[in-house]
Amino acid sequence: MAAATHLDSVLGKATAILRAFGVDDHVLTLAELVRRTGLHKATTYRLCGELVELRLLDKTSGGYRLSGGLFELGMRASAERSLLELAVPFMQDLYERTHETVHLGVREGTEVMYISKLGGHRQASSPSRVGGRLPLHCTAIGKVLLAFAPTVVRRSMLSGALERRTPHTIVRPGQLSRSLADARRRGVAFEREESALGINCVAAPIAVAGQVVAALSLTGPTSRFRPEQHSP
Amino acid sequence: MAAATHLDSVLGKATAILRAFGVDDHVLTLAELVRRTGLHKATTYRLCGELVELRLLDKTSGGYRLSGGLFELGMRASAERSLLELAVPFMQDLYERTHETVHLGVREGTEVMYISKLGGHRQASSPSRVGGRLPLHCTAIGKVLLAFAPTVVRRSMLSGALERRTPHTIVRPGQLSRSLADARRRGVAFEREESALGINCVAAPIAVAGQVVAALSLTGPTSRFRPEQHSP
DNA sequence: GGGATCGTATCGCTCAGCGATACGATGCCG
DNA sequence: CGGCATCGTATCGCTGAGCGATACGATCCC
Repeated sequence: MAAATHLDSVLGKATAILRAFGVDDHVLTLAELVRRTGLHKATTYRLCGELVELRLLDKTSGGYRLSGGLFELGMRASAERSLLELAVPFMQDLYERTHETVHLGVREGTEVMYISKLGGHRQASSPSRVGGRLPLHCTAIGKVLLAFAPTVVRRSMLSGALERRTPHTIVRPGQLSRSLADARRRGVAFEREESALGINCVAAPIAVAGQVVAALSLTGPTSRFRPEQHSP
Repeated sequence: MAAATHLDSVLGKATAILRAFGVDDHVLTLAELVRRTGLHKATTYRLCGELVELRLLDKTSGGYRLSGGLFELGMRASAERSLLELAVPFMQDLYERTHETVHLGVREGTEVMYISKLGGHRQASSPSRVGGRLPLHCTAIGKVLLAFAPTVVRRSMLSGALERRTPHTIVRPGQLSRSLADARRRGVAFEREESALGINCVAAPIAVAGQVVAALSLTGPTSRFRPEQHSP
């Protein structure tokens, strides 16, 4: 989450506390929140107390956790909500046909943010998390979003350093550029162990009113998943 | 959302603004936010500006909407996240077998809060919304949660006025009490047009470590859905 | 036993936040 | 057309909400 760090206001400090919780965290102690935010202990303690009263945090015996009140607010974000309403039936269809993990994601700057993930009991161990992010260039869903993003976004990404996550990650701008051009031409993008070892993906864009607003992907383990068999 | 209204602090005011957005709202104007919160116009304007900077609100041409930053935070609420991880594969199974709408919900006081909803292209028109709430007594999922809730919760609900939502809503405490006892004995509860006309539901509890923590339900239109056919 | 760390609480200080106010733009109605 | 209502944006003097330095008891470890 790339929002500016405002530690000079109440709202900024409170937001820093809420954002100190990562996608895999459960409970954080007051001391850990202090370490992660850099706020003073007494300030953190006071704000946490108020956030608990406001049902944005829960206080448990082991520390604090993000509360259901925040889940409710998050589910009211209309852009994400509308996308889910539109996409979940299709995601369900896709899952039913393949029994592999289906993702819905949107572009946020230079990252894909996952809106939904439908896998079954035998999910491939993908690093994705609903509400989490991954760099655009190393996932199929990210690449298809990047392929159909405005030129300035692509140019910016291609001119910066591309993070390597596995030995297979595309980090050479020329190679990525060709891959994106291919994705644009075919309307589909692939990933072969570029974000994590052991998984392949195929992804396609979702357009609304002629604009690509999101993408769907299918992810499976390399042992049994052939992404080319799933493209149109 | 039954959190206390603290309008005497920055956090309280900002939370009031965020909570002014209902489950079906898209964009709200500054003036509408002022009306819904009762805050002063200049205060609302200032706080909205700051919430936008912090990516908790988005500013669009028509007004403000809850942002993706809030969606991300909401998805990090660990209790809800853990429940989703556990339940979504089973929800998918159920959807695949029935092609009717599947819900996951938890009890929040005297209401069910919906955590997830999986439906297809021909969903029955249920009033449920992810992140939304309905009274416990008039939905199958709510009744099963109430049936397995602590006695004090049941007693409290049965001693108050039960809201009527349709001509079929159970509003007589004696009738509801019998229905709940039945649900406890059978481990399943039904709804027949009690929350909305035209839909039937069947629901069952989800227990973790011997405690009922959530419930799953199946919802379909009265025209084609026989809830008894779907119970264990 | 001493030190480190934790969570909880207090209090004097001060500036962040407030709301009263102002202004230009827009829309509506007589 | 003019007056009024409403809207969104901005300013500024005032003050109390928020801050952080500090204190304390509890727990753990060496």
